[in-house]
Amino acid sequence: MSTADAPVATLTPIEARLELERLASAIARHDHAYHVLAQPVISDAEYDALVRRNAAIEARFPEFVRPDSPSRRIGAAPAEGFRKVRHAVPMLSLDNAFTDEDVREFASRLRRFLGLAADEPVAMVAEPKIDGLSIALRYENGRFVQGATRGDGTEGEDVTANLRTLADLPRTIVGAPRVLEVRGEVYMTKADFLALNARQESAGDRVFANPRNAAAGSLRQLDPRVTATRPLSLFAYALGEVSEPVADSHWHFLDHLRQWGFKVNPLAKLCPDADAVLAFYHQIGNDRAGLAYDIDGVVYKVDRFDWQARLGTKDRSPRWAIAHKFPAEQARTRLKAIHISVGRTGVLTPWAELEPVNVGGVVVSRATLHNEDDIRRKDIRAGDTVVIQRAGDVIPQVVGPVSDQPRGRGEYSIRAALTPPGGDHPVCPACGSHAARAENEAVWRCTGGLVCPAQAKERLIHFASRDAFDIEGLGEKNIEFLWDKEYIRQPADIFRLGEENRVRLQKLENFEGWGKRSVEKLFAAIDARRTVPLERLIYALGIRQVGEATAKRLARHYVSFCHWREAMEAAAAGDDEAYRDLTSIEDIGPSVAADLLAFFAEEHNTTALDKLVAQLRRIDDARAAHTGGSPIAGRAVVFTGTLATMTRQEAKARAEALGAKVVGSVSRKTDYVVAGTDPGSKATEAQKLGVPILTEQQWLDLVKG
DNA sequence: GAGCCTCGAGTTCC
DNA sequence: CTCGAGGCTC
Repeated sequence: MSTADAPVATLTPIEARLELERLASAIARHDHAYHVLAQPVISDAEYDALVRRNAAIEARFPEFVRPDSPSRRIGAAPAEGFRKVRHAVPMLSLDNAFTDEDVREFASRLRRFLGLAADEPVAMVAEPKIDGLSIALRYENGRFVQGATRGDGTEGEDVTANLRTLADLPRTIVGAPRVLEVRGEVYMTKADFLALNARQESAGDRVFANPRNAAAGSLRQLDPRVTATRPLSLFAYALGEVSEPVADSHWHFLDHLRQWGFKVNPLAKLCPDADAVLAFYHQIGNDRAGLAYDIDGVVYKVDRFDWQARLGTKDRSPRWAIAHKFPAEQARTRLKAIHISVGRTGVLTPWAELEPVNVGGVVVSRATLHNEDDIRRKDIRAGDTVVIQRAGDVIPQVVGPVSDQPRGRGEYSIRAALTPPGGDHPVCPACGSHAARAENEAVWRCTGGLVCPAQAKERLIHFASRDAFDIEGLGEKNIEFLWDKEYIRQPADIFRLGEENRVRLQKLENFEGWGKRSVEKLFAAIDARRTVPLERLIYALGIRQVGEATAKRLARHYVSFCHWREAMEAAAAGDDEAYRDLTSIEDIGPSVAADLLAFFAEEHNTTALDKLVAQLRRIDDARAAHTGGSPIAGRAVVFTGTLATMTRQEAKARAEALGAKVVGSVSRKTDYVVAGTDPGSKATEAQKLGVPILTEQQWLDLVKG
């Protein structure tokens, strides 16, 4: 018995709801079969019929539209259309070098870290840096099973179906490890880009600003059939997760890639030393315009894999590679005026209003000027003709005025700009509070703090932002609106929005741009965040100098909200022990501690915090830093004497990678002292305190196990 | 006391 | 992404 063919007009509400449920799951199944498995089980026409019927029923029974409705998914922004994929091995970014000198420093850093002699060369592979999108391609048992974008490096988007449409992508490979993740760059050639744009234009579709945007836009199509019509190319150049070693050097690895059927950039070159990579760089720089594709520099990688492993990675980039960038593309334009904006912490940032100008395919109309010193150093004035470039090809910067054009009138003074006509001191442009530049700081600040509306608004934007409370639909624009209509003044108000709206005469849903649906969706999104992990709550408060990393450390140290809060209030009230406990946390020194305590010393803040907490359902305790499987995780280690198999710097990096904390001096809290030859006083001290002393070999055995 | 490394804050465009 | 500043090491 099925209602699937019944005219929509005859459906009862119960039937409608059941069928919407059935359609949602059927369409999701077909989507999976089509996009992920690439084995559709019904025809496109049949699929379209299901989608149309779903839409028709929703139109008649809007109250039954499901949160997972196919209509929402299809109309949704592409970012919501792809499944998230966690990278087994993070996709790191690269440090940049801009000058030959930077590259030589890189080479000597490598030698220092590896403990090589100053004249010992480090062979590197140099490859053009393609201006496209990084992707990760996963093969299991020789079959391509998943492709993902880089995303933030930890988590990307599943674009498997789209990648399958690329001619350069091998579907199967022979003789590869059971699990093999190849990394590469998806790009569009200059010729393909021009042809595509011509096609787009004659079809009345949007044209792309540059090949990179065209490649990105094409790969992020929700419909792989569209991607299939786009001329995308692929170069492979790196290794991700792998079930067994495949090579002993990068150069040999590139050979494997070719044998497996990947395109490898034919210009890649094995260079014996820094001089050779620099020669390569300048050669490529000269040939750049003649290449079929855009490049923005050259990448150098230490060739030997064993050295790469020893060098390891630091925060977000490997120590064994660097990107040598070409000079950024520049443009000149007129700087119309200098304005000043107010940040969340009261920082007053000057920014330039520009005559819109195309820089590397993107029209730029404003650029930050950072601070007073920067403006003075470059002598930038309103009315100047200036050179603009995009740093790292993203954020526009003002390089400086050009000399062959008439200069703007008078040197710029931020003090004068902040001082109102007839006034005698600088004030915040948003609230009129005193503005000042602290003795040893580069920025001017509004001293209005809690009374400055601009700061309050910025704090709310921060509160709701992705890394804080992550309230969907509550971005800058809506917060601005809700602030102006006096719906919200502090974080707690966000959670009272529903109640507030009920008592208002003019309801939110009656304002332009706020349908009933979008208001309900917003309230639901807010409600979903009444449970929050402690670290997010701490970060969301916007305490100066407390960003994501510090918030996480605080959460892990104090574990529960009550614990944390009591400790902060105690320390703010002068409790010495609480203060010492706080500053014992890594990276929290007197300065960060002072800002934390200043927050808790202010009654305004604690009251606002109380009100917020009253609105929340639960604050989840932090998980104590997971100690992993490593035997030295969480242990404090001291190295002393000369080590035979590694440099001190390397020993430290490796110990830290395994979760240990490497400290400089021996105390009762030290877990191990590792003594090389000629150990100094640290070993004696360890003996006195009864701290275990390991030889280098014992240490290596411990780490291995 | 200098230098390295990380973190925080502010920011542009689509 | 970049700059400035804090924390920590040598």
